[in-house]
Amino acid sequence: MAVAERYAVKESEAHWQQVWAERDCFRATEDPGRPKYYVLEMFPYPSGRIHMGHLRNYTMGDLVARFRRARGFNVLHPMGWDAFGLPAENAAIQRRVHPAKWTRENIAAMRAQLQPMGLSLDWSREIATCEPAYYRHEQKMFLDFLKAGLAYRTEAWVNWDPVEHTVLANEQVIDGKGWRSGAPVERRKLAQWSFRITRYAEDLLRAIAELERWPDKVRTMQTNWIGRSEGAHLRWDIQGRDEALEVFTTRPDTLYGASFCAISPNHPLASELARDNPDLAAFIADCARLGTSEEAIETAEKKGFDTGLKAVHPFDESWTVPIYVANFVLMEYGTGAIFGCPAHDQRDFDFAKKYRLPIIAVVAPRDADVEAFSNDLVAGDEAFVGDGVAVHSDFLNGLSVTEAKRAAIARVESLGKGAGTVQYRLRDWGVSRQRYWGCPIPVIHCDACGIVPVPEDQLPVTLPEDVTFDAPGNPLDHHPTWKHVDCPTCGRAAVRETDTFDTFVESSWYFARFCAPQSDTVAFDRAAVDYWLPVDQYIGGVEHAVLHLLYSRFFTRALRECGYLTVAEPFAGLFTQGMVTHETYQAADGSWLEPAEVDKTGDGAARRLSDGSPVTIGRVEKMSKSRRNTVDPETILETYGADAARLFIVSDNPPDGDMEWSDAGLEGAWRYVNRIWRLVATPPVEMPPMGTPVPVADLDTATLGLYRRAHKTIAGVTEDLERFRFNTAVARIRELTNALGELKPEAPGAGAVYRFCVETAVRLLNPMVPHLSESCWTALGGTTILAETDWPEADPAHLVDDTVTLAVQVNGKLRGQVDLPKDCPKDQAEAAALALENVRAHTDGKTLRKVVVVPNRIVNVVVG
RNA sequence: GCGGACGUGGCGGAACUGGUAGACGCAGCGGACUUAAAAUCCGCUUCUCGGUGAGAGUGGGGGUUCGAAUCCCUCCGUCCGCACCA
Repeated sequence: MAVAERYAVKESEAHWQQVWAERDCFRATEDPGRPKYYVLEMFPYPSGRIHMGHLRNYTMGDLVARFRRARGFNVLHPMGWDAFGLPAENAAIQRRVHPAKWTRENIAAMRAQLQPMGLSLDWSREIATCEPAYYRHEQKMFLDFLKAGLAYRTEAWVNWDPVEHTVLANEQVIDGKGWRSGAPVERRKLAQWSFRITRYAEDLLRAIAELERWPDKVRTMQTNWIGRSEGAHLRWDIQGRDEALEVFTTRPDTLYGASFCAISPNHPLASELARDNPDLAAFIADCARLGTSEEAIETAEKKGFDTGLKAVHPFDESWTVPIYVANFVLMEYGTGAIFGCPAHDQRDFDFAKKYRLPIIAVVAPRDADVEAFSNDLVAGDEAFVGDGVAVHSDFLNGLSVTEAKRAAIARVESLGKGAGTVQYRLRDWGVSRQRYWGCPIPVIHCDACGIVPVPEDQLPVTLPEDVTFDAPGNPLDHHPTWKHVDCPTCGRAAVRETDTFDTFVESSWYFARFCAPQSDTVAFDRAAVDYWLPVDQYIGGVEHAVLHLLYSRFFTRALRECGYLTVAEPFAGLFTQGMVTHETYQAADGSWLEPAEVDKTGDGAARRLSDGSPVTIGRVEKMSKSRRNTVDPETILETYGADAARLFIVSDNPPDGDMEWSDAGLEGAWRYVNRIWRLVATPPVEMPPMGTPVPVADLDTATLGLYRRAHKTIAGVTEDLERFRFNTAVARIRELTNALGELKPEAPGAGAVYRFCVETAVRLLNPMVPHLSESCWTALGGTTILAETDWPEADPAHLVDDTVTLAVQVNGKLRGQVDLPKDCPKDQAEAAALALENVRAHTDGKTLRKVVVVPNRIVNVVVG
């Protein structure tokens, strides 16, 4: 069969996609006899169109999946849709289309857009989280969490948008205002459903150490987010009252430096006192208005209000300090109350200066003269927060900070005034949202029975289809009938919970559902989840470093506690890919231009295509609608095909860094795709049939070198792909194909070596450019298809050369090189180096001090 | 402020446990082929210098070493995360 000289991309890509589909190459089945490998990319939100970030993410995942499959693993590589969320409701409001219809149409459109990428996905496992077949299981999980005490309802402070009548996530509050309504957000206390993630705080933290195949960056972020600190709860009696003030501190060693206590404006004691004290009430209202935005915190002055109450020091009943209400004390952390030690905490220091409170130094720097140490040392502008020795502290004197902490806690405990404790920054996960397009929370509120879980045989609680979005607030709340039900317990009229789950709940377990998505009756087939989990390689954006990735780790533990599965950690390996960026363009009037509107081909400055007016080329930034610097993947795929795009994506730069999308870079990949094809279609030397052994013994030095180079390439590329070094893997393959230009066609065995090199390149390129490599493989005479063919093996005998080139230095400067037999004796290398003319020129007339020989590497001649 | 990552040609980036800095690609320059263009192929491409060679060079300065992009100290800069967390 004649091989076309030009590579027909469209036909090739369509053909192979059809072949893979017909042969069902990528369907995964559990097979305990083979090592499994679960590759997963973070599933997309069905916004309607795929973007470059998707293209990059799925290209990497597909590369890994195809590579592992060829390496003999039983690979699971599924795809689905994170289908609940606010954009669907916005579309309903703006375009009067039902969220379900909008979402399902978007899924269909995006599935069609993904198809030309040639991804090796098992589509039989596709899931969409907005379907009752999916979320019914989530409702069952919630009921199990309720029973296990992992879900509960409580009053919580939330961001409330008074115009939209809904809770907003922190991310949706911009400059203290609702992102859509522009109305100032109120802090409100509302009854909210929460998941008890804090139950696992210690375990989530401890296990981070074992996530060896996670980026350090993400591990650090999760560690900080959980925010463990050791300290003590202390009880300060309040003079004239029965109750005590409970405070949390990490510095019990500084108790003898206490000069005040402070409570949060939201502290119950503050509220109580405010009832009879209009000034305090005004102060608290003032604090509430300040908000919690970054700038507000940055610029806010430390302010306090003296309640007039006195707290009694735990170690000394005759010692009292004033109790303030202070704007910098958070109700959400610790007990909402602190004791202030101004000498050793900067914030307390500033506060004490402002309100003229005593500043008592109780920790002396190690190099200070303890006897002479006085308040002078902290009388400047800064508190002393370093390590040191306790002073002016009675029984603690002379102890280090660590020892003093321990001793102070022991004393506090023996006095019954508190206890050592561990405090976390992590809070429980509030999952209630006052929205329609989410999973209904399956409980019923009954006046007589309280909160009644929906009986399991009545699941799923499905969303009503007939909803309207013309009134602000939650459509479920406005629905005429949906929420009105009889109480399952007493039978009297009751109402459904109208809150729905945060969409992060769905994404907290989808990876497990992929293991066995077929069942209606159970969430997971136990054997299937136990076989596939954990995910061996998870790939996605770093923006989920804390939220999704922490929620999923919690959820997996909770599911384990409820008997759903066996593992605790969902993702054994994590890779966070960088963003896709692009140059930005601005017209003379400052408006942003799309790349397609700009002509950069002419010499000199860029011009606008429409009228030739000058264009300013701006910074390279993340692709975004506001900068208009986006490139549509669909156009790219239509013009160049999937393989060129995939090749560009993996070869341009390391996958964890940001990549700059450029036409020139894509063109370069496109040229290489065609070049590979030409290597196959128009070889410069006649190739023997596939399978003909390479006559190694007959090869001359240069041809043997080329043959060995192919083996080295196999070894190098394999190693690179294992370690996510896609860019250097491609570079190695390019080096091999570049070296083919040096082949002498008349040399013995040239045809066989050429064939071997080309076959090797084609097989190694398969994970990156699957269609092209299949076409090449067939054209080369291959009768298998590469998607089902094993990865090439490097012959260890050909990975090392008989001779090596050593660099020769004189006093550390390169002066030449010598070719020597591998592992030759040091004196031979030394002699060869000293014999070099250029070495002589630099050593003549000087004293030879020594010669350093690093075998097979370098000879350094030291003269003086 | 706290925590983390990083700084290499015009650009993206290579460089194993310290051992020939700049692989591979993009852009650029020159040549071949062509009536011409595109495509392709070949060559050059860190800077400086009278150039078959030498000097400088991996953000700046210092140090360890026969030898440093790599290790140590210090300064500068960029990016990211958290941010009144007691």
